[in-house]
Amino acid sequence: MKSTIPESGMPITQPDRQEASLHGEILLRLRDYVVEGNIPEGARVPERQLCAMLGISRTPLREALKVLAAEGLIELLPNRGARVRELSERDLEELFDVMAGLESLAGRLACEAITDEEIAAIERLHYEMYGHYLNSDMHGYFQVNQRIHESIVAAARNETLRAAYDSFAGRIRRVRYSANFARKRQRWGEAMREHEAILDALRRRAGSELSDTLFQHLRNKRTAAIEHLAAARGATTATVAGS
Amino acid sequence: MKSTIPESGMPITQPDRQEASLHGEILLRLRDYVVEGNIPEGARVPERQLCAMLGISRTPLREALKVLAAEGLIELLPNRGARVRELSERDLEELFDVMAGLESLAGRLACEAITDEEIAAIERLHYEMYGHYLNSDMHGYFQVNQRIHESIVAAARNETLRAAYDSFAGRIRRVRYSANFARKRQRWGEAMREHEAILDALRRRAGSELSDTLFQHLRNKRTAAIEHLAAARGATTATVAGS
DNA sequence: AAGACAAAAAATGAATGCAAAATGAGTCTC
DNA sequence: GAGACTCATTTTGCATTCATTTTTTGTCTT
Repeated sequence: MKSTIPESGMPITQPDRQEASLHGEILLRLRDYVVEGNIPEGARVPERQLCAMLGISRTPLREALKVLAAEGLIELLPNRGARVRELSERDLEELFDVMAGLESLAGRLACEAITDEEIAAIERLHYEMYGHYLNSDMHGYFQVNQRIHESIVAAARNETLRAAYDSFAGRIRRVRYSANFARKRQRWGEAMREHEAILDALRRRAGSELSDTLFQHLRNKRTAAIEHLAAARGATTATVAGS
Repeated sequence: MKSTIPESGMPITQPDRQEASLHGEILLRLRDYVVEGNIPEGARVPERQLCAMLGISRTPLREALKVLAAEGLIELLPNRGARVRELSERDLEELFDVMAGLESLAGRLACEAITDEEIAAIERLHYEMYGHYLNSDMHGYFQVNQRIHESIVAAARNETLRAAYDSFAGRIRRVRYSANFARKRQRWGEAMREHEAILDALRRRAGSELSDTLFQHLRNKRTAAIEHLAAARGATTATVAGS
């Protein structure tokens, strides 16, 4: 049994992370594999090839593919196999808006339950992020920024919300990998100010206000991201067309 | 190699949702079957029995079960089969809050794109609902109420949001079937007033305000629903315990 | 008689097999 | 020479089969 698993493309990460069953393990690995952008957009992914790569039979793989399709990461064309779902500009706009709505909700709920310690932790993250901003450390800034938003979602004390948030985040993350969201200096400064407003509303536990501020903040992010991505795609398209 | 990209613009994914394939058909039927509450909470659902009922083999059924599990309708215990997911009081609170967040978002987005005709249609629904309210027609009221909220979600012009909304609505609907949400007269009147406020904000395209009003409206709904359900469950538990 | 152990029965998880549809190549026609 | 048609190959969808795990049942011991 164990010896039937050959050296596949991806190493067996952990015996049981949470899903002891094979299809669960496959699901986690495949999801990561797709989210990390290892398969080009719209590319056809033959089942056999994935089976060989993962060292399993088609049954659990197909089960995992069905789930990923339900999650919106891939799409299954009848009798034509699985493709990585292409995200149009409109899809991205929609996804960003939903994410904004979820975070806006998270902020509102967080105000009802967040502790002073949690707020203090977020404040520390905020100052850490400010340091990265001053140093023009985009990567560090981005990471801490992510942690702040995750902290807010965590403070909402709503596992259902967190799961949905993670799911949508995964759908966007795949794009983030391809197009690195280099941010304009000006927008960066605005973002910092917005973060201060967020922190302020959070301190006062002003749920409605925080909800609003968070939504606007993410809306601005959306605009910047979409613009950047459109430019990147335009360039890519031009290159392809020119070749 | 040259034309490996057939229709990269937009594959044929809309026309046939998933009814063509067997597993898609099974998925739709099973989802309805579970959502409508045909299987008691926490009940074990033998695969064989379902296969016999649906007249198929286990393979497509298991694929559908995996998807339903991912949607949160059922849970799959390793080596112990599928069970209809039991929703704790906390789960319901979380679900209601997420629904409130999504509708709140829908209202905000709707203000950006809704047409006068759509608003007029919602106003008509509102007055129709008011009639049901005056006639104490709970069922009619409930249905029209649902249509109003769906109209707002539709007006948001965000398919991703709509899909998420439908998914979460399905998870709650199963409970709605078991426990009929008889509403207290007083709360009913409050709900009508809230609806008027919603309509008012919508007319003025006041996004932030509508977002806030919708959230509060659904929060109040949540409280009423949870209380009612807790009472119903308490009664059921008592009956079971007494028998 | 009650509890524990063991074997049989059933159910689940995964692999394999088979039919139908799609893809691709080769040939034929115009 | 280009396009269309036909047939072989590949791939997908589903059913069936095989191997574990769980559950049940029956017996034995205390």
